[in-house]
Amino acid sequence: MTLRTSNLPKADTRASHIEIVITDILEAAQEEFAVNGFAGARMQVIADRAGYPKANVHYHFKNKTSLYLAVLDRIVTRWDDYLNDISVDDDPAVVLDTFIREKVQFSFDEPSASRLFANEIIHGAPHLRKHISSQIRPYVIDRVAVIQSWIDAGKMMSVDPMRLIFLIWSTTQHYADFQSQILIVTKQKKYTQEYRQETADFLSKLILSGCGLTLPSKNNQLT
Amino acid sequence: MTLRTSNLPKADTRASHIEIVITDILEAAQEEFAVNGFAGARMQVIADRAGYPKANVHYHFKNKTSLYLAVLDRIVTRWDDYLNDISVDDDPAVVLDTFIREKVQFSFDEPSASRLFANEIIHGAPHLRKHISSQIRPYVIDRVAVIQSWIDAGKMMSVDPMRLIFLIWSTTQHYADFQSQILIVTKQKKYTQEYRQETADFLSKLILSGCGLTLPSKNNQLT
DNA sequence: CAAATTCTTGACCATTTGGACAGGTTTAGT
DNA sequence: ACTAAACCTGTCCAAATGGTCAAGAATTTG
Repeated sequence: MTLRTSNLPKADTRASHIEIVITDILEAAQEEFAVNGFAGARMQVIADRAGYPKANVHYHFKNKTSLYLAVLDRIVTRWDDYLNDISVDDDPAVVLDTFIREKVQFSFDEPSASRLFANEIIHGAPHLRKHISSQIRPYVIDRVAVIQSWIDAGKMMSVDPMRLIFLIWSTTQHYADFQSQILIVTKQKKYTQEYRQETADFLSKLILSGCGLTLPSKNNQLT
Repeated sequence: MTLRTSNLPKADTRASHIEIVITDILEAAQEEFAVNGFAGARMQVIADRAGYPKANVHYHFKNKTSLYLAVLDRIVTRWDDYLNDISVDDDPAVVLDTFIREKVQFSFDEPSASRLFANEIIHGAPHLRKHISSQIRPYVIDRVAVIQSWIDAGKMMSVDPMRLIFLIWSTTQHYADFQSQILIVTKQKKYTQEYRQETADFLSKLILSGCGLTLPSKNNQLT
């Protein structure tokens, strides 16, 4: 099971052998932690899923906690990439629409990341307190200011900006976190592409409408 | 630590001694399961919190799983009490407003119940599959039909009824499930009565507005 | 090419934890 | 009051699981 390493020059193309191993472990761990929570996750299962003996996992990660933190950090980092900037001059409708659609898409594309995150928060965010107050909070405060300025400029109805952000978070993440319930209620095996699309449209439409906004005229899908 | 049992007549007023014990255990268990999940919960902690030796817990509940199921069942039952009936003739605005406010209130009043439920769903609802398809699904389908009839009657904007229900669930439960995050972001120690009230108002207003609804004249200084 | 370093792994261990159990105590029935 | 049933609890145990370790393989370095 030795990967093609013997006949490679010196430094691998991009991902050295070890990086592959670590990524394998992290991905397996993310899935396992998302499904069973920290306490319920089993190192043996993670190792099996990643395709390495358990001792190897412990070689790369000191212990269960450090592995969990690494997974969390990876998710949070990828998450941050989504944080696009917005400004007072932007059109509220367009910005919110984009934001909502990006969020749902993330939920549909990476449900296990969303679930792991949700799990951490539900259990009191013991490992994310710092990140929330140092990263998320400033981010929220920043967006709140912009939204408030839109309201002051009469560009949109007066709604509490922070709660609006919470609302967008909750409604979008719901499709990942409560996937099992939704699939049962809607009698689906899995989300279809159509269902995703309609969901994004629904959320965007209802929330924008709730803010007294409508997207600038566009009869077609794309513009 | 024997409770006042010796000098009691025969049958207790209402709750027999055992019922008290069982309730104590169930409440302790709900808290522990909500905070640590099924796998993370410790029977010893539950017993301590309830104020009885661990063996006593095992006397009343066969094992950890059966205790967990009992807790879940208790939550679900209390939950069902909230399921008031609605009819085609009701005013959509009033019904939705009431529904939303009841839901948020439940989240604020019994966050651990909401979190335990959320946890179960996130982990794939292994113990609630049956309940979801036999209880929740019919309930949803029923409400969907009513909402659809409102739409057909032109009483409200055309929005997908089922997704509207999901949206209400997600936004209201969010305040319980993601409490830790919200408290950090808003820099609060706990939800104040004022914050709860404003949250209910916000959600009702935005969602109704998103459906093209407004509450019947009630000297609200909105808009 | 040899030494040193890094990585891999099977076998093993310490601890935690759900749960069993037997003996004791209280309650209910007659 | 006496007996049987229900209830309580201190003590013990087997299984599960995170983590260790030393020896071996691969890779890098001098």
